[in-house]
Amino acid sequence: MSSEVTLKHIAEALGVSAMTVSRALNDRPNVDEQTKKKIVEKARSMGYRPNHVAKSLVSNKTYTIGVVIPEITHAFFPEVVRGIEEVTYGSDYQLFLTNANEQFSREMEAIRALQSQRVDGILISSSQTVEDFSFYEELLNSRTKVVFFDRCVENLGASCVSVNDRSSSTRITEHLITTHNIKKISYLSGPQEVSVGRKRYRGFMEALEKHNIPVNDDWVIEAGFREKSGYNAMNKLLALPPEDRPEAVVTVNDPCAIGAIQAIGEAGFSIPDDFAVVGFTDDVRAELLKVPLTTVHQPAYEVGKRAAQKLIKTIEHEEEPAENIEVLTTLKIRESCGCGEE
Amino acid sequence: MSSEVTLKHIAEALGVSAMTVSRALNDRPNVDEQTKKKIVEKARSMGYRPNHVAKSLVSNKTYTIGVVIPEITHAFFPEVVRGIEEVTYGSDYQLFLTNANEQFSREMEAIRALQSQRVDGILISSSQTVEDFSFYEELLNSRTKVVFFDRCVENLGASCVSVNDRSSSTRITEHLITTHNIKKISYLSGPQEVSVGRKRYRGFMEALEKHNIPVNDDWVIEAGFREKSGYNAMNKLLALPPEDRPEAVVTVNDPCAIGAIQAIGEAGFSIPDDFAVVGFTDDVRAELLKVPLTTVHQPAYEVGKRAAQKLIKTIEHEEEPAENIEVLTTLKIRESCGCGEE
DNA sequence: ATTACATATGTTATCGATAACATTATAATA
DNA sequence: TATTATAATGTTATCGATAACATATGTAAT
Repeated sequence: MSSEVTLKHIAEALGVSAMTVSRALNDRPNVDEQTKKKIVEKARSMGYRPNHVAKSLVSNKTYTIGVVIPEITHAFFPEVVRGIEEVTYGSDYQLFLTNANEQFSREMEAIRALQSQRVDGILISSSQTVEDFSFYEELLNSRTKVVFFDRCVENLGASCVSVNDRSSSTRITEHLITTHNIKKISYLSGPQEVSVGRKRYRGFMEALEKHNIPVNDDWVIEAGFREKSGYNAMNKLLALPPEDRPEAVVTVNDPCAIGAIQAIGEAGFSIPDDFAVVGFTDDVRAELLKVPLTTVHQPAYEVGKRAAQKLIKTIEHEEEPAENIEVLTTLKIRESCGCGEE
Repeated sequence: MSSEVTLKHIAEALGVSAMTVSRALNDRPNVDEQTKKKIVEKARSMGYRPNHVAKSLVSNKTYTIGVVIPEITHAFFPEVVRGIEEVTYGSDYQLFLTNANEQFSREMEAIRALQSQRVDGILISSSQTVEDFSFYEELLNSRTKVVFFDRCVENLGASCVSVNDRSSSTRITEHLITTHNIKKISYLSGPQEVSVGRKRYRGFMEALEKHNIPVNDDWVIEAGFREKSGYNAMNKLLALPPEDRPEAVVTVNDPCAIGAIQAIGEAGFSIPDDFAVVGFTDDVRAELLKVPLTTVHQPAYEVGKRAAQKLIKTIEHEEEPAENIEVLTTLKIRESCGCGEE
C-alpha cells in the first residue's frame, strides 16, 4: 500500500483537481477551509509523500547541499559535518556527503555528480593535490553556489571559512622558541598545493624570521596530512647524523604529529627530551597520548556552522558578497612541547 | 556561461531533435557515427551536464542512497561510512548522509526527507530511543529499500548487518571472570530499546549465568552510548558504600568506558587495581589511554561495506532475500582489564 | 439590476529527459 | 524495378508538481 501516492491520486479520490490538492497541501491562499481539511486528511491517510524530484524539476531548486570532504576518518571533518548539520537541520536543506579520500580525481567526480544532482550549493574542503584550476573556474561560473572551508582554493572569488592558520602556526612555533628556547626546529609540512599547507608553512617560516633563526632546508620536509606521511617524514629526520638533527618538530596537523611520535618512539627516543613535538588540529587523541600533545585547537564545529550559514545565504540572496571568514584557534599547551605537567 | 545547457539547446545548435541527442549521449543504438561524434563534441563544448532530476522523474530511480547514523562523532560511524563509500564509489550511487544525533524524532524526519528525495534505498543505524514501530513498518511497505546496520530494528523482515554483539559481550566478560578471577562485575548498559543495547546486555548476563555468578541489580545501570552517560553511571557506582562496590566494570561501548574511566580517575582510584574496565568498539582512543583499554574490536569498515553491498543488491534485484549478516569481532586485550603490559 | 471584484476551482503548459510510436532514408533482396 | 528490411531520425506523451491562465461562483458597490 501507499507505495506511490501522487497528487493526482488524492485528487481523484476526492473528486477535485490536482491543482487544488497542491494548493491545499502547500498552504496557498484561495482554498476553502473545508476542502483543505478534507485534502490534508486524505493525504495523510493515503500516506502521501511529496515527490521532491518533480518539485525540483519545476522549481529548479533542490534544497540539497553537497559536502565534499577530503578524509572522513580525520576527526576534524566529522566535527565540521556536525556543525554543518546543526545549521541544515531546521532549515529545509538536505546534505549530500561525499568523501574524496584525499584524491583530486575523486573530488572532481564527486563535484560533477553533485552538479548532476542539481544541488543548490556545495561546501568544499579541497583534496591534497589540486591540479586543475580551470575545473573550479567552470564550477564557479555555473549556477551552483560554492563555499570553501578549511582547505580553500584561493583567488577564485568564492567565500572561504577557515581558521587563522598562518598566525596560529607562527604562534605555536614561537612558543617553542621563546618558552623553551629551542632554535633547531624542523617542519613537517603539508602539500603546498593546498591552502592550509601553504599558510601553516608560511606561519612557521615567519616565526623563524622574526627570531632571526636561519632556515635549514634539510629540516623542512613535505610530508602530508596523514599519520603515515608524518611517520615517514620523521624517519627521514632520524636518518640524519645525530649532530644534524633538530630538537623540535612542528607538524602540519595532529595525524602527522602522531605518525612522527610513533617513529620517534620506535627509534627509542623520548618526547619532549629528545624531540619536542607540536601539532595542529587538537584531535581527540591529542590529550590522551602518553605525552599529551601540545597543539592548536581548531574550532571545527564552528567552522562547519559558519560555512553552512554562508552557503545558505549565498544560495538565497543573489547579491550576497563573497568573503573570507576566519575563525580563531586557541593554543593547547600540553606536554609534548616540554611544558611540565601541572 | 554554460549555466543551464539542456538537450534541447544542443539539439537546436545542431539542427537535430532532442531525442537524437539523448540517444547519442547515452550510447544507444541507431545513431549515425558521424552525428554522434558531432553531438558528443558539442555537448562537451557547451558544458552540458545531464539533469539527474529530470532523469529520475522519468525513470523513477534516483541512484541515491540515504544513510542515517545516530552520532557522527562516535568514531565507529565515520569508519562505517568509509566502508559504505568504498562500495558506492565506483557504483553509480550517491550518498545522502544524515545524522540523527541520537534522537528518534530527528531520525524520523531524516527518513521522511530521504523518502521525499526518492532515494532508492536507506541504510539505517537506529537512534537510541525507538518508540514507534509503525513508522518502520510503513517505511518497509514503501518502495524504499532498507538495510539496517549495527543498531538494527528487529522482526521487521529487513536485512541487518551487525557484529556478533551477544557472544562478544559474553566473551569479554568471561575474560574478566576466568583470567582475572573477578566475580563482582558491574554493567553499564546501553538503552534496551536498541538492538545492540539488548544484545550486549544479554551477552553479559549469559557470562554471569554460565559461571553461576548471581546478578546484583545495583550494579546494572542503564547508561547510554556517550561519554557523559558513562561518567554519570560510574559516579553512581562510586556513591555506593565501599564494600558494595564492584571490582570490574563492563561497558556497552568505548565512549561509555572512557566516561567511566574519567569518573574513576577523578575519584582518585586507579585502573585496573581498584576497578578493571572493559569497553566495546575499539575507538581510536582506546589504545592511547593512560591505561590502554581492553575492548572488543568492531570491524566498522567491513560492516559498512557489507551493508552497502546488501542494499544495492536489494535495490537491484526484486527477489533478493532479507538476511542477517554478522561480521565477527576480535578481542583486544590491553591493560585496563588487569593484563600486564608485555 | 448591473457592473466589479474577490474567492474557489479547473485547464493547459512547463520543467528536462526519455519511452513508445511514427516517419523517413538507405541498403538489401526478389 | 518493386519490395522489404534496417538504420537514422523525428514526434508525441509521460513522469509529478506547479505556474500561468481560464472559468465559475458569490458578494459588494453602483
